Amino acid sequence: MRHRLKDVAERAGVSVKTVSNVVNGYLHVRPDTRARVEEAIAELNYRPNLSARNLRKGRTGVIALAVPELDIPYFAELARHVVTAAAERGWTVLIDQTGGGAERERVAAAGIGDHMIDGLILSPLALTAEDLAGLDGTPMVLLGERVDHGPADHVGIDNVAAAREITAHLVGLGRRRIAAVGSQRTPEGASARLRLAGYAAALADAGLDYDESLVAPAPAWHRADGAAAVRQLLATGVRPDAVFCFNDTLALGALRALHEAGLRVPEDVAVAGFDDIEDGRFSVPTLTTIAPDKERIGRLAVEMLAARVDGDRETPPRDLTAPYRLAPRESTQPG
Amino acid sequence: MRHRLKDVAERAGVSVKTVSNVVNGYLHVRPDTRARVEEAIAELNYRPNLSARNLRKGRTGVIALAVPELDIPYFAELARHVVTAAAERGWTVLIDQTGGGAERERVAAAGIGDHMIDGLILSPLALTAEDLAGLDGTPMVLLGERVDHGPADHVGIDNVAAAREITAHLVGLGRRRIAAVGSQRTPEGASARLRLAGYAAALADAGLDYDESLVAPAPAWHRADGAAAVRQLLATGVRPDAVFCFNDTLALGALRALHEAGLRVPEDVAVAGFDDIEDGRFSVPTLTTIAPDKERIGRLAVEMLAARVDGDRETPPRDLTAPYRLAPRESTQPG
DNA sequence: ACAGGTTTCTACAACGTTGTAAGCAACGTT
DNA sequence: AACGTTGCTTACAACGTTGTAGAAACCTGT
Repeated sequence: MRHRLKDVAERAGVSVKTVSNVVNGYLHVRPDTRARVEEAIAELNYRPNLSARNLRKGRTGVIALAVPELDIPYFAELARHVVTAAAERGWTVLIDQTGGGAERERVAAAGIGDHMIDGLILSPLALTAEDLAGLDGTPMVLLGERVDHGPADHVGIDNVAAAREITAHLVGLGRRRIAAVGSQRTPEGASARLRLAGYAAALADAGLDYDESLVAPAPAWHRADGAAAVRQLLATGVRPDAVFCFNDTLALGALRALHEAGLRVPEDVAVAGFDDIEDGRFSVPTLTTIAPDKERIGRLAVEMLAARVDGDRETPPRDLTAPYRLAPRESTQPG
Repeated sequence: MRHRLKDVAERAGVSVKTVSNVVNGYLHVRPDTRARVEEAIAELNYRPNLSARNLRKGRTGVIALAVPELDIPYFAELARHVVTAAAERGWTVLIDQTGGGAERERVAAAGIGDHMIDGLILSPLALTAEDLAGLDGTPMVLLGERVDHGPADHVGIDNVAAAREITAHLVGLGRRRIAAVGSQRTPEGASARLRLAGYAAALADAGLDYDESLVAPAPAWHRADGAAAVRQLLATGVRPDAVFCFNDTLALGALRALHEAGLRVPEDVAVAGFDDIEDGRFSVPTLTTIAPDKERIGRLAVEMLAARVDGDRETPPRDLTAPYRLAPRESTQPG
């Protein structure tokens, strides 16, 4: 029992277009006509058919957010902020999981073309500038690492500076054998490269040697990878007095592995992460980390996208940097 | 530069409908015609306009999943499974955050009527049967606690049995002063009531008294609430030898508070949770919990919804129960 | 060569909405 | 009284797709 404009129109004794005008808040409708129409709408419980409206208007009011994995807390928290910011504009957010693979990311970026979506906020791991080049000019904002010279807007934080700052924090506590966990050599590892660069810079600042054996790779950045990387480090006889993990889930895994090895955090080994996920504020010990302003990132992304959707195809791609702050907690400073 | 069926048709020298037939995999198309059309599609990079298709077909290929909060790990993990199961059917999932409020939940359930969505999977906290009654028969599946005698399909687990089993596990370890954390008196607290009932039943089974002072309420089920509840318990002089938290995030908060109080887990206090979120497998100590089969829950929900979307409005509402298992870990058994 | 079927393709009319252009009042101005 | 203005309303034609019905071409077996 679904009703159309036509049904409302018949009931109110006006034309279809007049009902449409009422629904869309058109000004020049006589008050009594408007009242009659609104009454009919209420009686029939009329709701517009969005597919038809979209077809006519060429807009859907839906944007997509494509992230590698939803159950990585960082992305879940980010998604929350994007959804909130989008809701303020009356937009609905369609969430897409790419799994971080280039193929699924391409699909997400291409899906943009099927008119279901007004724009896309994409957090790419594997996508390259070439992949993006082929897209017709549908609005897109990239999050995280910048795809070099990509044709799209971008929001991120200064990974090198942040990694340098948190490593310096460890140095400042007197730590000298600082391990880095999470390096990646794959093309997907853009964040890893930047954070490693910041780590190396901080060591250089402090006059410490960069020791290859202290750098542990991690294929992915889950808790299990962090735990495995630290176990591996310890098994090779390395005895770090601090560990900088390239994200918080790695760090939580590292805490676990250190605990299993009987090492105390932070007394024997200080641990630092990156992302400031909620888990790190309640872990034992709580986790020192870099806290990017996720709320700001989400909001900026939505705003830039909105500008493009509203017709601005002229301005060259913008590259915004969101603030972050160092959050020192128990894992580096005895409580 | 977006193309339509008509453009492809002109380029391939066939009718619009033939192109449509090729796009939709209609069988009776001559191989050479098909080839010409496909070539034209590729050359123009044609992609169908979903709004138009939806308008014509009355289907959108989109279902909504409405959960209280995305950054509660349980819901994020569940969302992942729903998205995966839906993708296998070629469906896209639109994720909605209700915040657990009745109002937003009503909006999510009503939004179903605007034709943007073929069906809804809703995880309600506050919604009542009356709220649902008013909906025109658009397919809906409810997750979590059953809205009593609701008019919709439902998937959940046997909360009472699971709570009873994990409490019995604590009893079996010789614990006698077992606290319960997470009780709620609000109408939203359906899960809380069931889990409390299971807890009480297990105590009765073991001949233990139900002691009101060992039951700690928690307004929400976040880490902070779990920590606060345990601090409160301890502050009133209660000294439990075990704590059953009604979900894992509460339990992780409880671990934190016990740690701050200098109590060892599990030696001094055993801790059990509910949900089996990933965090609990890497916390220190790892968390004993009830592990609902989330993958199954997501899949069943999608399947039931699919049956309704495919036209089955006859079968009375079904109520499926997904399996769970007890996962004993370090927080109750010294590793 | 022909009836009867099957395959392949096409023209047309929807789906429900909104933009456009235009009609019809009622009004104030000359 | 004739004229433009303004306010309100309407008919019609799109938007891009697919279902229906049917035409044209192609087979088969007699």
